[in-house]
Amino acid sequence: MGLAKTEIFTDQQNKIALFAKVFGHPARVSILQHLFKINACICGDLVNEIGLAQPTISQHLKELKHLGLIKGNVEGTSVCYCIHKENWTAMKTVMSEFLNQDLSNNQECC
Amino acid sequence: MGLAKTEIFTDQQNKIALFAKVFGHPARVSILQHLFKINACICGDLVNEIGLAQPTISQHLKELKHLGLIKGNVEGTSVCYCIHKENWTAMKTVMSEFLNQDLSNNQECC
DNA sequence: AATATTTATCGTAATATTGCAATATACAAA
DNA sequence: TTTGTATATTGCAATATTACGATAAATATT
Repeated sequence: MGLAKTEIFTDQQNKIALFAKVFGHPARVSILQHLFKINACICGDLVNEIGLAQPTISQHLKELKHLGLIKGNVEGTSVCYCIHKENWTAMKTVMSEFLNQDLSNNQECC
Repeated sequence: MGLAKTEIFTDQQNKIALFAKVFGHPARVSILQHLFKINACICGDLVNEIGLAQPTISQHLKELKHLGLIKGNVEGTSVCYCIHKENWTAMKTVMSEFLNQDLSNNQECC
């Protein structure tokens, strides 16, 4: 079906999956790493930096923006993007809770 | 195209994306949380616990196993699954490095 | 051996994702 | 106002993902 049955999962599980999904493409990982490194970035720079066409980058930026992980600011004809610090930190809390589940009680039976 | 251009990204970026992708579905998040909680789990229990059909769960388990995040052990007619501790820890290192990028120098210009 | 139980695989339908050419939009400069 | 520059949107083709019925495979039980 290609359609996840989100209604049978908790809000937390769906939230984790949504964040993870957006990190599930190397272009978006690359964009975010670049924004961290350069601090702020004009969209066009990303197109040059990453080897994908302009509409493709624009689409990936839209997804990152939609989840609130980045912000965009129009500067003349270009748009400056940067990490949304507050939302990034909130996302980290959710993901860390999932990734750092306690392994100490785990017997690794198999 | 539906096909990610992995060749233009670094191994690290592709690795992050692959891990994230597998967490990008709430069923797999749910399965992993259950394995952490119960420590080890018979496949059939997961089918009962999560509201998805047996072939669907089996498929999700296969993906998790393929990435090395879980192990499976045949016990008679059933199969016991559990977290692969070592690989989980290694995955955490990769993901943490990405998630915990330094925000302190970030001006949040936009 | 026949039957039951459990999990994996196959096949397939429905939907989602990725990438880009073409085009639209928005603003700046001449 | 026209031209140029930068980004967004649209439309579409190719591929991937999700879900599950049907069935196979593997082992236990009788």
